[in-house]
Amino acid sequence: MSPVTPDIAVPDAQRRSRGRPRKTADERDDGNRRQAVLHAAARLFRQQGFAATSTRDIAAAAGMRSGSPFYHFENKAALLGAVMQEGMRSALQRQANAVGVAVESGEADARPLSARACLRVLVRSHLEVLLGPDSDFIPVMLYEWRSLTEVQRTEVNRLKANYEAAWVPVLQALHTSGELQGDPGLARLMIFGALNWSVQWYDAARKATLDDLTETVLQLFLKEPT
Amino acid sequence: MSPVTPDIAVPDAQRRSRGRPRKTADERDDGNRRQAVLHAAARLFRQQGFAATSTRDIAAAAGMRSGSPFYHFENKAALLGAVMQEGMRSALQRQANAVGVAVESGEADARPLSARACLRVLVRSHLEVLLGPDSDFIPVMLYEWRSLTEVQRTEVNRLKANYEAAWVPVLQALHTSGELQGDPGLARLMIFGALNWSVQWYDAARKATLDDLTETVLQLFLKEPT
DNA sequence: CCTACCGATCGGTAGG
DNA sequence: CCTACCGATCGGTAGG
Repeated sequence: MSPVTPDIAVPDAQRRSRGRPRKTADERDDGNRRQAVLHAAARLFRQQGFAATSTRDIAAAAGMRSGSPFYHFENKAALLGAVMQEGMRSALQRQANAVGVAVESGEADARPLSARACLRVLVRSHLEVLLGPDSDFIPVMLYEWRSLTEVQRTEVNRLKANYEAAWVPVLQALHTSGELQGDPGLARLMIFGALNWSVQWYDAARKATLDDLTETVLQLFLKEPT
Repeated sequence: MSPVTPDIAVPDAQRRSRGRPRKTADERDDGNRRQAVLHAAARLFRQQGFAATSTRDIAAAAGMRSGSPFYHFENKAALLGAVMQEGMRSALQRQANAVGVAVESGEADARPLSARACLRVLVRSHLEVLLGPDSDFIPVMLYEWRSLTEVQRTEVNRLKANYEAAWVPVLQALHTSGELQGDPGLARLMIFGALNWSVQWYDAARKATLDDLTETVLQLFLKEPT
């Protein structure tokens, strides 16, 4: 141990001039420093995992010194919880929005959405959450679950249950019509698995678009209506 | 730092008598201490993740002192690589065995296995690898991939390619017959996703058996032959 | 939000 | 495979 060595990580952006750097207007006014920490944490947790990411990594990525994240979050665990809650909040909003838009356009020609069309909307929205822009939060939730405390799991589980609840009647209807074979509860888990796994192999620079993936998923899982 | 504090983790099994414990015949003769380290590492890496597991945790779980794992493995990263390689070796063996047995019984009544029956065998074997006894190794490979070095990834990828190769002609045949809709390459990724995700939710104490899951998977993904 | 720092823990090693 | 230890890093904090 070397008791005289101070922290030395100094972000480049803060070294352009000597002394305490001026903050730009963009950085100064509101509480968006907290957002910067949150987004940096989400990105690093996704790339390296929770345990392999130090709070110093996060501070540096947000352009701060090592102790500063603790001004915004009580501890590292709370930061992970905040990433997951923000991820679920945003996913729920995107889902509600997608379903809402689809229902409206359905009402326009006085024809209710088919269960198949509903599933298409849910799948497409889920793929955006997983693979679209700003998509670090939910993958962290999916793959760092074990790093949560029991209390945090309970909180996030409430949001997760909300998210999954939208799928249940759709899958039930498809099962009733014969378009979805097998127990709908297991089917939901399998479909989520197929989709969630895409974060391990999907490359945005690849040829397949999210629309391509959506259609493939429907082809794979659904039978012809009888 | 307290330079006088020695490592204090002392496994219970070594405290039954005073002084250096006698090893039982079971422990003494062969190199199964290496196996003990490997299995302890697999279990802990699966439960807690690679970065969150200390080599001291592993040593204690194997009934050793903190420095002893490094007698068997060069460093922590090599231990992770060994877990994954052992996992793939064992998975390949189980797959080859399952396919071999199925083909033999098919030849007995001079009828070649249908592609559907082939897929059933592959799915069932994969579920055993993921959820059966001694199933810590492959989940570690699936969910700790990012902790590998580039060199290690190349090695494990060779085994993984072998494993996946067995699926390709089967899925191709099912696609040709119309039983599997959508691009077979994407279908393979989706099926693996659906299966691999089961390690996140499957509870052996639950009602569903691996046979149940296998049938559900076939129902979900396959159409009637035309 | 930074400075300066602490106690704990970690991966790893020399020598037996 | 154990003993005894090292240097580095980590999460977190007091005080400003």
